[in-house]
Amino acid sequence: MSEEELMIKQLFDEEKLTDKQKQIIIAAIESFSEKGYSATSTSEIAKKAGVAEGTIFRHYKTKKDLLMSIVAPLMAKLIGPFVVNDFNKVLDRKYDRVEDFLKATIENRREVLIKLLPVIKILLQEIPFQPELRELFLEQIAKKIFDRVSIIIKGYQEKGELIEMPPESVARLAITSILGYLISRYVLFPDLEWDDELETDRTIQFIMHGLGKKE
Amino acid sequence: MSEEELMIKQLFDEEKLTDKQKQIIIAAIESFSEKGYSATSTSEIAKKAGVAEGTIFRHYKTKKDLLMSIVAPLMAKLIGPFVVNDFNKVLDRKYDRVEDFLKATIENRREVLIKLLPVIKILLQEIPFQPELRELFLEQIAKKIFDRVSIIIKGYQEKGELIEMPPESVARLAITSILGYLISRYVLFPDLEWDDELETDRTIQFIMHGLGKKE
Amino acid sequence: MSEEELMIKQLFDEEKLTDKQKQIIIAAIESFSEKGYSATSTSEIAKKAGVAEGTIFRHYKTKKDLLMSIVAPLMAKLIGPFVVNDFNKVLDRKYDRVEDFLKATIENRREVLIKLLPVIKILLQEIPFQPELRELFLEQIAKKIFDRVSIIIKGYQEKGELIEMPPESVARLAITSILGYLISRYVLFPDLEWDDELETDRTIQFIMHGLGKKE
Amino acid sequence: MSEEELMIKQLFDEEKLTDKQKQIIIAAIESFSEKGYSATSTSEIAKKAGVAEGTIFRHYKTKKDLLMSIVAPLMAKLIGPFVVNDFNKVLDRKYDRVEDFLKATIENRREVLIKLLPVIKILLQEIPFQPELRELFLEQIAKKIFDRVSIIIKGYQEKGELIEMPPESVARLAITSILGYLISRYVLFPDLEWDDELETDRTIQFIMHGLGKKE
DNA sequence: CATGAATGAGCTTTCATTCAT
DNA sequence: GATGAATGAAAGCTCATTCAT
Repeated sequence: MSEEELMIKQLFDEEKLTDKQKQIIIAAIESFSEKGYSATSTSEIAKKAGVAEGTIFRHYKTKKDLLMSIVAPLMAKLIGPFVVNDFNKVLDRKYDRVEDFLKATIENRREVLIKLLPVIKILLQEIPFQPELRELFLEQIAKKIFDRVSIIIKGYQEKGELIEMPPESVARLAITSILGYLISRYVLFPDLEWDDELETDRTIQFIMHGLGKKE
Repeated sequence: MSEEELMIKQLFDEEKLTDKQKQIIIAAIESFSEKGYSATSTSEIAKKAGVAEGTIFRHYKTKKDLLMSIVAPLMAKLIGPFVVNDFNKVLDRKYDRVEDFLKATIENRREVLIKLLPVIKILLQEIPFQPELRELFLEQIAKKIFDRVSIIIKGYQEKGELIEMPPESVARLAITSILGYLISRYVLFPDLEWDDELETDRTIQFIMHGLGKKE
Repeated sequence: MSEEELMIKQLFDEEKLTDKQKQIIIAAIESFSEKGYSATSTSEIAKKAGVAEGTIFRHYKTKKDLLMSIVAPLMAKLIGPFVVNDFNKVLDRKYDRVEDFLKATIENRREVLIKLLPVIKILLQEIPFQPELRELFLEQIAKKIFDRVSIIIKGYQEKGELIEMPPESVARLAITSILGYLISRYVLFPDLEWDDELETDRTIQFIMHGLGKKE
Repeated sequence: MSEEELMIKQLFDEEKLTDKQKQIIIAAIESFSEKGYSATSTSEIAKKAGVAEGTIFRHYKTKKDLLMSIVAPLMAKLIGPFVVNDFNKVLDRKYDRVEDFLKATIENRREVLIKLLPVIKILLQEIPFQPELRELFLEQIAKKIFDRVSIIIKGYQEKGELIEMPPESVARLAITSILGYLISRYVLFPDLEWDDELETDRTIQFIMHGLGKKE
């Protein structure tokens, strides 16, 4: 329970949720991420949450509403680090080298990501099917992160630290590499043994220097 | 119709499908990839396919059966290129440089991938929720491809063309980069304008040399 | 608001209603008469009345209770004119001619009827389905009115003003004609243009002389 | 069963209904007319009809659909007599006197009306709440009947058989008198003892000559 | 008094599946 | 082989009502 309580706190810290609401959210996250949104029934959520089915609909008008209220705060969390002054340090040249910036970013976010993993899974799963979610994600999240990252990329490019390539391509390549690592690590093969620090380093190294042999 | 006919041919070439079966498959692929497996009803498929509801169940015992019969041949197709002698050319040192190999592979497969994209989408969506699918994928596909790719990687490593790093890490990084590109290109932002050849080159360049500035 | 306030006053003058109660009553009348008793939810009434759902049930034990408490006073109002000494004037031969009596009655009651129309609509709608209501209506209202009217009819018959026919038949014919007029006027075709005085006269003329051409 | 079978035949003679459909219709008519449309549940109808609940929705997309498919043919039946050549006899002066026409009409239709009474009850009950029904009724039925009746009225007025009064008023008065009789007889007080022929005559007499004493 | 969260039975509707034709 | 009517379980959701605050 403390695990989930933490997740709830991470996601809904500012909002005031009743106990029942928390239980519903936790149960919904668990079921959605295990079986998918469509394949999860509200009665199942109710049972798992230990509340009456009607209670769910008192708090969330529809099942989709419940999905949204789970996934929307996640998006806020996801842009969070890119908009708050955490990132200003980067812009303030705190991190001279891209490597250090990348490592700090990944390390800094790893814990949050792990905790929010089930919700992230839900988000990724449902984006293709929920147009509202998709739009929200593209316009509110992807665009904002992208803009921020582009600025940073341009900064490093000007410093001669990064290859000359349109920032959007650079961003795409870097972001998908990181996500590819995280998805492999935590979604696809969580059961394998991973040396997290080593793999993080390898991913960063890859992003910076590619796979070509340095002679 | 010719589009879908092609897809069907791609996937089920060896098997003999009646017209009705083809229509069912096409309708199912369309609906599954648009709304997801769970959110698609068999009656909807029947209507779209122009057959009676019962007809679906004559050919496919259950709805899941239908899913499997769509997605299983895809897997065969996906390993195909890695197991048939196409690849032996690589091993036969036909492609001296990794770049050429990567480019040839992507180009060679791009058309097939595009055509099979809806089915791939279905596969990716359902893998987390269908244990049978997951197992099938991991053991039959991922493992086989991985083994093959590892051999190739080792070959290039021995030639001094690739960095010294465990082949599994190399494979992960390369594959996620390519998939990241394809997913960005065809799933997430299909509506953006893409210079496909250029972006392919950039992806390959990235895989080979990373993002670090060459001095 | 003053419209509804008036209706409330008309119906519940003697009783003491809190503000909340009034709002509930008004909201209930509006919804019941618009969508029917069964098709109206208590939560809807609560929302329209601007009170909490629980508040309704503090004042009215059940939903049916609410219906009854709306419709019962209406019945009292409906017999009212026939039992109080208003009517004695008729018996006291104040109105020599039936026509005058009918006209006075209709005119006298028209305003009240219009104001209470929504409640009357509810009563008429629910009588077939609520046995208690039906019984209440038949025994308390219909019978009493009928008795009173019969006396009056007999009076006029003795005076030779009315045809010789069992009073119950006379009553039925007269009452349905008047109700038919009022229902046509206010329920079925309220949007048509009506010359109220003229149609009232025609209705009375019809009751008295029928449709046959006088030669 | 034969009673209901007859009703079904009366209403749906031209259409082809399966046995299950008939059972559903019969059960729905029974329940709707007893408890009202809103207060009747589809599960109740299913149980009474001896079919699965799903079966209802295979034939009728929604509950309202079921209502409509019951009530729409009734309307056709109701205009029927006024548009078919039954009525031409009247226009052909077959009935010299209005009385005879009225009597023939009532007698002629009484049986049908009695048989269709439950459906008529449903129609009357739901017209105020179902805008589609209301519109259908007003435009398709009321208007058509009214037009027909107006012609007939004018005919008799020209013959000097009827009072000079706008045909719409004449129609209203006559129709509400007849309906008032039928509703009193069959809906409000079906349990009283009625001498049907006598009351029919009285109603007609009333329509023709009113309640005023002939001297 | 008033509230509104909570309930669980019941609502309309959809579902995957069966089977007689 | 193909149909589509029939099923009944289960879906999402609403309901009247209760009760701790």
